[in-house]
Amino acid sequence: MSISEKLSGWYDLHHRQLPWRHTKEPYRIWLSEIILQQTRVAQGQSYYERFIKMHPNIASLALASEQEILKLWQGLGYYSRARNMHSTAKIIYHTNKGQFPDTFSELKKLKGVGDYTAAAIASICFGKANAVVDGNVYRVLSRLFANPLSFYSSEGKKSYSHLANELLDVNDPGKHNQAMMELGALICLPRNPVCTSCPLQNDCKAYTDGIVSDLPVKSKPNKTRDRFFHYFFIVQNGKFLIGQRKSPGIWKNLYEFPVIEHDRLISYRRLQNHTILIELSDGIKLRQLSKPIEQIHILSHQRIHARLFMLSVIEGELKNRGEEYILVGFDELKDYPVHRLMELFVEHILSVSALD
DNA sequence: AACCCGGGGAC
DNA sequence: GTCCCAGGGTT
Repeated sequence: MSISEKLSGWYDLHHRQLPWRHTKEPYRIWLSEIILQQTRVAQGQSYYERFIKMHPNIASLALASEQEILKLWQGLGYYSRARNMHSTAKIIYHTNKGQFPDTFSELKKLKGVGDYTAAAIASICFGKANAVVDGNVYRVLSRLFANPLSFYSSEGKKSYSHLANELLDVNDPGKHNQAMMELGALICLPRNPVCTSCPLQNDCKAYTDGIVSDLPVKSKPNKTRDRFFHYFFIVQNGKFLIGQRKSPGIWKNLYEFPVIEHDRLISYRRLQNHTILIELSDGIKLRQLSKPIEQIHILSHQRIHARLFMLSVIEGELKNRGEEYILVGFDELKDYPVHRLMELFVEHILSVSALD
């Protein structure tokens, strides 16, 4: 029996039942692939189901606002996925009559669709012979062939793509691709792989050589950067200001309290001269309600030291500030996409005010 | 080639 | 704390 045949037999017996496994609709497969980029199935599944319920087809997605899509994405991270997907949906809907392209090279032209996702859609939806290489497949191939190359080099990418396509079952590439990934997700685990249950144990060079735990070679850990965000909860009669984060970078297009970034954490008094705070207090007088809320927010590439100042308006009236900031209450916040740190802030504020 | 982009769960 | 997840875009 060939490796591909063993894999297929194992997949038939052991694969998980997942919502996107009951369809070959390009829209649904595309959505699932975008959600699952750098995201575990356990984390993404409920998002997928909610998304499909809200937008069952590409027309529905194309006609929605970006704000609504970001709200659906809230908490998943890597928000450019949602922005790119929405942009792509509009293009497909308006210029291609809602029809997905059906080849790898045409799929790759779509925003947010790279080598992996293009191969996944082409093979699963259209039966095209394009092998996928994701983190799972990389790990399986690296061990199966005792390949020491890192996927994070151009040579490595070529090597693993070549190996994956050599192994591909061209009669059912969609199933083969999913079986490779499933093997990586259930058996060929990063740590403590379950080699005794592996259908490819006898074919695995790393297993034979006793070097399974040495492969695949790890990528260099990325340096984390410390950042210092000073937020302002400026409240009057239950309403407060939020603004959309426009700058490229983290949390683009999500909403948050007015913020000043500095190279270190500083006090409210030291922020008085800052342009943003001068503008915010134009025509009104502010006073600190209580001690600021401190929160360290850990991301994979940044450590954000956040300080939330609690400010009440003691003179004048709090109003919208042009396009920059809008005045909302907690009940209206459900319409605005916010990042996890904002959610934590809001939880904290509500828990404190509930004590009053 | 190197860096940027989130959040969470397993260990 | 470290690792890594059905990766892609930008520089």
